[in-house]
Amino acid sequence: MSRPVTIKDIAKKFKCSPSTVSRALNNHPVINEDTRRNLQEYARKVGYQRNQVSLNLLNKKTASIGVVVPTINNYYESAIIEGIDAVLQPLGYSLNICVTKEQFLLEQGYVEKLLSNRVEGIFVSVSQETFDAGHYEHFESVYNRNLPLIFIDREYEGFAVGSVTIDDYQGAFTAVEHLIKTGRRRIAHLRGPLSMSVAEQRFRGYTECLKQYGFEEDESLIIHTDFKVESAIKPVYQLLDLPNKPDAIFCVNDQTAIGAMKVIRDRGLDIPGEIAVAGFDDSPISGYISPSLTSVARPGRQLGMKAARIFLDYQYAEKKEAFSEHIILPPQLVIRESTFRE
Amino acid sequence: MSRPVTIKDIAKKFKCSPSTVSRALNNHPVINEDTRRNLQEYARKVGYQRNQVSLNLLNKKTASIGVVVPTINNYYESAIIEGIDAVLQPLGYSLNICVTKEQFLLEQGYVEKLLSNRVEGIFVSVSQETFDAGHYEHFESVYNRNLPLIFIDREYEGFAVGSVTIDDYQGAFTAVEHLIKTGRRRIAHLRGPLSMSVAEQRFRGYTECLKQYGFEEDESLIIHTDFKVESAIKPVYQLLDLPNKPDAIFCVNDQTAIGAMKVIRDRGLDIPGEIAVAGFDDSPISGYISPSLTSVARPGRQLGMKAARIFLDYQYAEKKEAFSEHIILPPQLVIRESTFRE
DNA sequence: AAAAAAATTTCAAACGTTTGCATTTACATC
DNA sequence: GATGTAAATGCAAACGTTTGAAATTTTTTT
Repeated sequence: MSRPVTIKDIAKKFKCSPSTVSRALNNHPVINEDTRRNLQEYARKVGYQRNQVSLNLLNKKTASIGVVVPTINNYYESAIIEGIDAVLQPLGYSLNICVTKEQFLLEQGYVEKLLSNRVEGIFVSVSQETFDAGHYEHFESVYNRNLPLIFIDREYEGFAVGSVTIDDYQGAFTAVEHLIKTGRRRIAHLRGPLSMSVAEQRFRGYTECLKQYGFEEDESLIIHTDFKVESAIKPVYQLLDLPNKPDAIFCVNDQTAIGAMKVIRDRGLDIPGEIAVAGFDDSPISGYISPSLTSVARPGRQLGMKAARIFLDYQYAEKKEAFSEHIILPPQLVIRESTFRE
Repeated sequence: MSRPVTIKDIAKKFKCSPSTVSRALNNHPVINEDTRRNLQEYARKVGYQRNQVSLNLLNKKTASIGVVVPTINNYYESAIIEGIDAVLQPLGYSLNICVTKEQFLLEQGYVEKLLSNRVEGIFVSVSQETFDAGHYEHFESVYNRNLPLIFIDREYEGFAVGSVTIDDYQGAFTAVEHLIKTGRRRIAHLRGPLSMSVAEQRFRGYTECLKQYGFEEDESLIIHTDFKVESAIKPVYQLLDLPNKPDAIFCVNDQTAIGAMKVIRDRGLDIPGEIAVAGFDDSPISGYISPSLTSVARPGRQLGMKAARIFLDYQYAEKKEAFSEHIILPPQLVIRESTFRE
């Protein structure tokens, strides 16, 4: 019903060939001035819309790129996408966003689908399941096609053209260093599940920093949590019950930091006076809670933009053999009230 | 370089016709068992990927839909998108997301582009500029094509197939009613710019509720802000300096509520004891600040899902003449500490 | 061995557009 | 009037796949 007008339709109407219509609409100089004007006018009148699908087939180009991410409804992830978009939309690319919900099978399916749709590049933040299982075979066909494949957020050394990640290790190190430099001596850590690389790297940043500054390792100060507020509650109560309780807590993310702060306040202890708290993510929350939370900011938007630029570099490069660019962005420590000390 | 393998390539290799290859790969029953197996095996070996672009042209279907939104990096907006995605991805649709940054020209361009790409439907949350100027002409061609056009978040009565919006008026009314029922008598309002329909509706909800409960209208209790934390600071100081100061503040969103709470605390007043505060949006922040903030939750994900279902209803309906479905979702008041009273 | 039936494969057109090359038309020159 | 030149238009192929109808091959029946 109400099939879009085609060039052929217009040609028939004007008793001329599709070639003429095509050239007229594209302002090809060889077309007679009158013909051109008439055809353009008529095309506008009947609401002609060039069929990009046919052009995609003809030119073997789609100007669309795939973005495969675990979730989209999250400040950091959506900042990444906005960054990619900010660079690529102005150049005419459209984004085909695929949400994997951390599921391997969905991820695999989306990659196939994107290939089938002949996207010109794929950005991927691999799902947790993929990372756990180490199954990266579904990216092989991407690589074999010589299609730009850029890992974002979570790196994979295998065969990507590029990757942009954030140095969680460095971020954690800096945060803990800040705590040390402001005089804390017993620094605890709310550690995320080590199966997740972010948690693992932040944990390493914590231990390495302590080591470099000559602190004893103290197992009792390392607490297992996941990334949720609630998972921090009980363990932090126990932490505060220690005979030799900590004077600072570095948390794997802002959520657990908030959980910790609740407990600390509940025990009547002062933040940052008696215990300092630092988080990770610099989520929108952290500036607004009271006391405001010192946190490590991950530059998601910047990450997305960098990733997009790697894509462009590759896409418009002369020789495409061993191109590969790996960028590690430094996170930024944002110091707020929760660790403040004169 | 490394051009994808086509059906023709395979046909040449096997000295048969493309038809046979196509049928073999699609398990068409008419194909000889051996031929089928051989071809499928070979196709897998050389990594054949069906070219969906050519199929899109052939079938005049793209299984892709456009989503035009002002921004994506925001809890509510991205929840909407996730909702759409949750319903449509499992059915094989892909989302073509266009970020307008509230700009009319970008929005217009994206709509053209989506039409050109022959998407099968368009979801749009119109940009502020479009709303202000009332320029909806760029949607006419969508409508004329009989293409499902669904307005989300911000309605337009003109010609959409459907719309899903949230009843901001009702949300505001409920929030103010809650304040009244918990005994507040002088309820102030931090009002957003009336040019924005959400602000306008929330303001109406506020005034109507007061009227229905027989309260006098008091201009001095209505404060102009935009949606930012800072914009609330100064006006709230003035508000608290009133001889007859308010015992509750209903804020146009959570950000301004947070600004208000900062000032109230700074003045040494107790929340909710002396002044109650309610916000709008139920952003992730609101549960974590202290005291936690009573707020009106907008069911973004649900909105997206409903919108997607309207699209499906229309797309697979028999007769498509005067189809049109307008849903208004009720927001949900989430009561927390900031308005609590025994 | 011929004819009929069944099984398998091929042909050709279609989707909408662009573009190099060929053809037609219009006009000027001798 | 014939010829040459320039301007405008048309032809046909291409992109990759599917599919009804036709053609071919194989198998069965007489």
